[in-house]
Amino acid sequence: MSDLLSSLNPSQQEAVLHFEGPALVVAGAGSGKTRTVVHRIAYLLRERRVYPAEILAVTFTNKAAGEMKERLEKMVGRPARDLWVSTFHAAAVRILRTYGEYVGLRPGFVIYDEDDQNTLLKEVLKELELEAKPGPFRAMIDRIKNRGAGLAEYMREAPDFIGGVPKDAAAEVYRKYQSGLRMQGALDFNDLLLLTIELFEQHPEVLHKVQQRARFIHVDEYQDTNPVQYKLTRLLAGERPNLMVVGDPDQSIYGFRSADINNILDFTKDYPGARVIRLEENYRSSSSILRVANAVIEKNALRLEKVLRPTRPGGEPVRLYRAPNAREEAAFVAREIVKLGNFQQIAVLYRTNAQSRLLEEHLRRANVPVRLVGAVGFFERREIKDLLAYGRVAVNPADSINLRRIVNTPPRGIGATTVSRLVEHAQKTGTTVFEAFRVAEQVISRPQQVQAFVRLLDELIEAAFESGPTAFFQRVLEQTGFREALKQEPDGEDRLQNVEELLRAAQDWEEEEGGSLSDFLDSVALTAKAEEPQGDAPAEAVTLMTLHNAKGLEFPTVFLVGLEENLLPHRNSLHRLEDLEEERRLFYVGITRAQERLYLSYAEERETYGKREYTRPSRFLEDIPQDLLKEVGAFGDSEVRVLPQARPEPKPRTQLAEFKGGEKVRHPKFGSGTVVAAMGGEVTVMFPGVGLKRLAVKFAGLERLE
DNA sequence: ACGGCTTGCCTTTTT
DNA sequence: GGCAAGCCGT
Repeated sequence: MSDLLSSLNPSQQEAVLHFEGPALVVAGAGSGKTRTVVHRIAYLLRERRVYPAEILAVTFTNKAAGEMKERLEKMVGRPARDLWVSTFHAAAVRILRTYGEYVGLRPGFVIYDEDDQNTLLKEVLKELELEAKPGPFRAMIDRIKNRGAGLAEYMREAPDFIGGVPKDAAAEVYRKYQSGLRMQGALDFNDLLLLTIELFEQHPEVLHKVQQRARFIHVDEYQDTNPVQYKLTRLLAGERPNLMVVGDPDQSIYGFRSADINNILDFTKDYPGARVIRLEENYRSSSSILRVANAVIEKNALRLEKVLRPTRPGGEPVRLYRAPNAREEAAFVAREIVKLGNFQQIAVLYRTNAQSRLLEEHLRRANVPVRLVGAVGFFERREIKDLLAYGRVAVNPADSINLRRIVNTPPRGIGATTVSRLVEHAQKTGTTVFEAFRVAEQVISRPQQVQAFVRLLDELIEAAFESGPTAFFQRVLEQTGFREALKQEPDGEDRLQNVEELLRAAQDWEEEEGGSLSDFLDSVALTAKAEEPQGDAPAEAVTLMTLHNAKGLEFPTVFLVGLEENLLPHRNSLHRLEDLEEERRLFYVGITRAQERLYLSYAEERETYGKREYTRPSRFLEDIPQDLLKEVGAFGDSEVRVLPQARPEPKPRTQLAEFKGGEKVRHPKFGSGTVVAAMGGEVTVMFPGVGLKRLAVKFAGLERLE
């Protein structure tokens, strides 16, 4: 037993030794959270004689689940394989694949992704003769389902118009969307959880069975659970909850997905008698980095006090670089990275995916290998989606969304007119589109192509039963001329590469997990973009990703770029305090990813949609005491003066003395102007020929003129 | 039926 | 500035 505890601090030990009853582990960034949970599970197995098949651990991503399982296997060996470690959604799929029929699910149900949702919504909108885009309706549907509130409740508070359509009509869109899903034997992502709850509520005996499999429950990243996940947890935990939740309210960054930070803040009310354990010692970051992190997060008003204590020495100062524009910012990042080397130890983090382009460009130009996480999903590429659609239809021929996707891919002479005639027939006779295809000779005059297509599908349906995913996709490729057709297209070679990559991914999956085509499709649907196969990515590469994707990770060196108003905090989050504070948490998450070296940067000019915009530095930078930052020039710590591009060091800062209206000032970029107003750390200055500018005194580098 | 072109929209973040 | 959807011409 000592080896389970000896390497842990007293709070971590307390968590590991906790046995029955509810417990909340408030675990600050880098405080050894995963380690603690892993040790706790090992402790349950070894010392408390709990069976592995009685333990459930819910993680935020499949990747996190995989890593936890791996660590457990190292620690306790074989029994780890019987542990249930998964995300909420993967757990729900497993439950529904077993018991789904109790709530009217067909065994071959498919999971619709965002794309499929949009396609279905477009059909619904057309049917209702509404001229609108699917986007807002998908947002509405997700909102309704993430809260688990139901349509009626949502409608009570909904705005009068949704997506430019009166809300009564929007409600009809919702209903039609739902019945569309049901008719096709499809579920969207959120349905997975909702239907599991329905199953548990209507069939207590099923809940009871699952509870046997989950006598000890762990929920990681509890601060990011939404009301539906909260309810599911409650149901599973039951009357005598052996529930340990782990999280950090300061890292709650999924409010947009209806994650409710109150779930973690109210845990002790929801589960009376819960033990509260705080992990506040940080083992990850140098104390200079940690001081910056603490300074930032303590500015949040809606927050429980908590300070992360450093265990590591000071280290290098946190650097700040002000770039004249986004290009220069990217060039700076690339230059510094070349100087640093050790690419796999470096991450560049940003708020929006769009920011990755410039960075990637400059890094590649500097011959730095790049691993771009999560931007364009592998499984979202058109050719991959097409192939997967064959699988979905073979598993569930009622899926007409995917059927229509493949009907003429590759082109086989079945055009739009033909399809719409057959779809109409299906609607009239109340059958599936595939059934209409079967009786094509009754509907259209030249049914040969359609009939050939039906024969192909029948073969594939059979193949889906008999073979695993790899063999299935190979068969599709052989029988459809998919490869040949792809080669004709622009970037055909690249796309073909992707196809080969899919085959490889399927093969890997069969070796590791194993299972049917349907299982493989589930696993694809549940895999986040950020966890996808990286095929060509070299081992030694710099990681580029959004702040959201960086949660839970750590890197010796981190670049946090684009620290500008309207980007971080994002322009859509400026108006409500909750949103603004979530942005600040996002910044905090970014800072706390860094172990040894942290660079912050912003650009004074940036193109958005190809339009040039002047920016202001992020207000979050003002949260950091100046003595914790070291401002660096375009070439890093050592000033380079000879190169013509080298910008002169900014003028010695004007002390933070207040400016007054009427004073003349000079700005390095805008020239001289007159102060119009000054408030807080901001001044508004009129620059002749440029216009009114609002500037942060701290960063504007204003010089007072006499 | 299909390919090439224009247009319009986009960017918050994702299991 | 890019990308997908929709238009138009063949």
